[in-house]
Amino acid sequence: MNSLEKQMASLNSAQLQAVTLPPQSALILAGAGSGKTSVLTTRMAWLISTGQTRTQSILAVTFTNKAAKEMMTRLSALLPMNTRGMWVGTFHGLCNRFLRAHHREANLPATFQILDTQDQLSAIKRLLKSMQVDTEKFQPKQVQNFINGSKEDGLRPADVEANDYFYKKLVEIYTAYDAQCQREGVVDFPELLLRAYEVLKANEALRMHYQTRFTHVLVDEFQDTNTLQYAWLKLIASPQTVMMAVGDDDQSIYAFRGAKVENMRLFEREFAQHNVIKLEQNYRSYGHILNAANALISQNNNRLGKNLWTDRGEGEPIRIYEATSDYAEADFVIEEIKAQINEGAVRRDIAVLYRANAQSRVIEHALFNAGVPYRVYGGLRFFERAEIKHALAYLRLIDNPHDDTAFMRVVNFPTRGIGARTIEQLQDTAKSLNSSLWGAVQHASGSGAAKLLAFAQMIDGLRFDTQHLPLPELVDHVTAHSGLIAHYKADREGADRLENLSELINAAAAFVQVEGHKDSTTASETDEDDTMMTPLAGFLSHAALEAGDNQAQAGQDAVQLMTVHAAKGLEFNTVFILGLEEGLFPHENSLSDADGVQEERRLMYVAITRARVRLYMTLAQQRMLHGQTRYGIKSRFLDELSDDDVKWLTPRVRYDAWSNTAKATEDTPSFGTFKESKKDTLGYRVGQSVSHAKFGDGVIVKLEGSGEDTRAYINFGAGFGIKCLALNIAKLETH
DNA sequence: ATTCGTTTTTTTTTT
DNA sequence: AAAAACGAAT
Repeated sequence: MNSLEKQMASLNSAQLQAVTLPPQSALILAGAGSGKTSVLTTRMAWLISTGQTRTQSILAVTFTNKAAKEMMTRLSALLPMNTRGMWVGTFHGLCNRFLRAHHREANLPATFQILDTQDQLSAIKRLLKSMQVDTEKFQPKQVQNFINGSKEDGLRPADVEANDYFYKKLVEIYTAYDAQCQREGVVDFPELLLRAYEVLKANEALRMHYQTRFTHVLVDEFQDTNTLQYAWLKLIASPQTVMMAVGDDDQSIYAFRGAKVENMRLFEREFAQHNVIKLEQNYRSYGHILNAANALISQNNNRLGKNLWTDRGEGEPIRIYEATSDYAEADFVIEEIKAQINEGAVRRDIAVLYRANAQSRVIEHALFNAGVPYRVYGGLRFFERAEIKHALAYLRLIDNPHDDTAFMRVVNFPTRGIGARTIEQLQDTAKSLNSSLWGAVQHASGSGAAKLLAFAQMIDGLRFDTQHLPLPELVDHVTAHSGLIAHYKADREGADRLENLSELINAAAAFVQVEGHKDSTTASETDEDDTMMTPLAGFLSHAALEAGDNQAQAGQDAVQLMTVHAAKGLEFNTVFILGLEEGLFPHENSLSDADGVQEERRLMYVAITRARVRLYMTLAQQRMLHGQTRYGIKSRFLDELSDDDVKWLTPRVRYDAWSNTAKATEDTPSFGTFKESKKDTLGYRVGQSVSHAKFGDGVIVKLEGSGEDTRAYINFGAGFGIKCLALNIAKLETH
């Protein structure tokens, strides 16, 4: 029995049905832990091994690079095959590949560069300045959201409805922004998709080519597709194409990026009429964990509906711990981790999840002090570090000197006497010539002209010197001769940055290895549309698209730290979910609308379902946030779990929203955190009715601290909920 | 032009 | 708390 046969024998009937589906489009509704990735990969292996299709005819789209890699690994384990010519990747990665191959049709330079979110924002700031737009009224971030949102809906400036002055102006900015990008030969994230879509739509020959080439299109995490991505999929699919969309509406957590869960219903109607398969058996988690997840998510409405079950037994209840502060929370987590490691747990099977990246610092600190190896995913990634972005900017200028964003980043870094004044003049010149900054250098006037020319010559020199160098040496040469190395050497706090720069050379070497390997296998295949990218251009788009996911201490067995978003698709034996406080999880920015809270709930659902065996949830009464101490109250999500599935490790304080008292039920031994004693609370008492200028009438449900430091939790009813106010500051009226 | 110190603003999640 | 923006001094 080969490995594919073995794999197929281990599937349950629903899974097997999905894998061996006849050539018709289908929607697979796959709950968390139901073996979704297995189904997808086994399906591909089965299609190939039964001779129903060739590797080149498969298009598989995932959402993260991690998932794409995982898919390839599993696939090659199932089936000894060459993965060349197979299109597996993220939407952005595939569209990049497509645009590189057809840059002429897309009206882009062969060396077009990709703007990441930061770059895009600075490009927008630059544009707003040159258009003399009031940035108070039109905030760069807001403009960015508008542009990206429009693109994600597939709308060009001409397609956006603008009825009032504000929107008309936004559309005007959008138009100018697109023109600026086009002139500079750069492309932002949503533009990758939109451009690819438009090329495909306008060019029938090309469309026919891809439609006949791809007989099978498989999409993972379909609930996270946005309007444009769905439209792109529809364009690449002919009526004969067999589409398989796999998704879970309960795990849709990317609405902020334009994702439309509705796409699942649309897909069902437009492709998979009655061809829907539900995968409802969960192989990952024990009963209590799954019950908790089910109970939580049942609070949402408009679900497609499914019933996830397991036959693994109850397992351990979810442990909930209320710490006095974020530091105490971290200490608790570290103690538990150490205990588990002592019991023989493997570090990489333990994950610490949090809502926002900023939360990682306290935990990192504690882990570091405890000497526990850990690895942080996300946060400030390798390719997002300032020194790396500087180095990349030099590399981008070598590839395409008209890239104004890169130009601006390094024209005066390290400082070479080109100040704000000179740049302003250069920008004016560029505007009047309708050229890039680079193009305007030749015509620069004023005192800084000579310095600008010297800078341009240096870039030209770098390009000339490195034209025949292999990529790693090229990177080495550029970091050394641009003055970056010298600059950080002179800085006594630049050691880390120097290290990162040499790490960049390693990354380039690693990139060449991987890509070079691909090239040598591709050579035999006559795949006419394979990409023609210079190694440098390839490396740069790699840097923009993958943001250095696995740069850090790879390979070492370490505790895993990441946001809940980053944890999607992963699973661990032990999971800690931190910061279960109102305002943090659910996050305050999403509390204003009901959809936002539902998305937060789905996020919590994703977090819970990551755990196989043991799950902890923690909260802190007091937390440093944005530079000041905040007093949080327990997350509503904790109330949505059944008491049968949880075990409080700390005394539990119940806030009954509509009564006047907070009841402390001591069903577990006290840890001494709730020492209640008679103390001075500025004359306030629990249960007292008060009134606040902004929040209206409320009732004190809990008092903390004493004297000047007395803080009160006050329930202001449905409108504002429970707030924590410092009584010596808050202006309250008593009645 | 650059540096250094002060003030203000901004804080979610990501390809 | 940290970054960015601003302003004054060098």
